[in-house]
Amino acid sequence: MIGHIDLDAFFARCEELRNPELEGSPVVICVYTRGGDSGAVSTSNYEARELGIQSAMPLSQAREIADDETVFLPVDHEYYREKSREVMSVLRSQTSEVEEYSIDESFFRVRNSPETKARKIKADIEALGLSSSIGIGPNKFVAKMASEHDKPDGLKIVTDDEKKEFLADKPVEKIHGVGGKTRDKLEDIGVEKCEDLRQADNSLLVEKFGRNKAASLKSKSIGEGSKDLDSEERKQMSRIKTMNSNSSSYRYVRTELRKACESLHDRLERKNIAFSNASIIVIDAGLKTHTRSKKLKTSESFDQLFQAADSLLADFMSRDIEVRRIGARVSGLVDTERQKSLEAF
DNA sequence: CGACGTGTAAC
DNA sequence: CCTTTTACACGTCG
Repeated sequence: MIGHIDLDAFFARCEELRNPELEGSPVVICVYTRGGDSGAVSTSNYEARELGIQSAMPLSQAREIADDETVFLPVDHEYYREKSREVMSVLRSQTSEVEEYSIDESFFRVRNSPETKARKIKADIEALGLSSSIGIGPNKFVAKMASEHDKPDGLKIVTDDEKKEFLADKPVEKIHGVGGKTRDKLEDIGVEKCEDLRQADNSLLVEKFGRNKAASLKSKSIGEGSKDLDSEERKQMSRIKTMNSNSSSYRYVRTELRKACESLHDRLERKNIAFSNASIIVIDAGLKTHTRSKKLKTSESFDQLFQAADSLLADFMSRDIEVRRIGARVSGLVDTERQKSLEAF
C-alpha cells in the first residue's frame, strides 16, 4: 500500500515551536508585499482557521476578520525547510521508499502492518514537536484523500475493498486536481459528490472536459490511482516579484526583471543547473498572467538568462500594459555536474 | 510534430 | 482586496 503524510498547519506550527507563547492564539503566516501594504495568507493555524482565516486569502481580508489575539508573522522559508529536513529524515529512517511531494507532504510505500507503521511515524514526528496526519490506501490518490479525512492529528487506513464507499459521499472538490472551475462545471451537470461523478454520463463528461480529463475524473471517482513513487527531478524553476508599484515603463520593469533573474540565477548556480528555455512571467494590474518564452542553446550564465528575458520583455512591453508583478522562469534543466561526468565518460 | 501561450490546480 | 512556485493539459500555429 501507499502512505501519505501531511504536516498539520506546518508553517504556523514551526513558529509556535520557536516561540511557545504563540500557542493557543490564532497565528497567520503571511507573504508581505509592498512594504506590508499588500499580501496574502500563506498558512494559518487551526485557531485562526476557526476565525475563517484561510490560505491564499488577501491579507486585507484576514485583518478584517482577525481578533485582537491574532498574531501575524512573515514567512521564514529557510527555517521551515530546516524543520522539513528533520521530518523527512525521520520518515526515511522508517521507510526507504519515499517521494517528497512538497515541503510538508510525502508519499511512502507501506509493505506490511500499516497501522503500526503509521503510529510509529506519527510518534517520531511528534517527538520533534510537530503534528501530522497520515492516510494509507491502495494508491497515492486514495492515500491523500485518507490523510485529508481526519486531520489534524489523523490516521486513516482505507483498503482496496473500502475505497469506493470511502469516496462516495466526498464532495468532488476534495479530489486532487479538482479546483473551483472544475467543481462549477461539474455542478452544472448535477455532479457534487464522488458518487455522482461515478454515475455521471460519460459522453456528457467528455463534452464538458474533453476525453482525457473526463477519463481521469471517472477513474478518480472510484479510487483508481498510481502506486509509483515519482522521481523528484525538477523540470523548471522560476522567480517572480510583486513590484512596489505598478508600472508601464519598460525601463522600470526591466530593472525589476533583472533582480528576479539575479535571484533565479543564484539558485541555478547553487544547484549547478543549466537551462535551455527562458521565459518571462508578467502579471498585469488586472491580475491577468502573460508568459513569453524562447528556446535557447543550453546556457548557464546570468547574461544569457537576462539577455533572453530582457528581449522577451522589450517585445512584450511594446504594447501599453500596466505591470503589477514580473518574473523569470527557466526550463529544459540540465544538471551540469552530471553532464560533466557524462562527458568525461 | 515542436514551440509557444493560456488556463487550471496544488502547495 | 489578490503571494509564490511548480506541473501539466490543451489549443494554436507554422
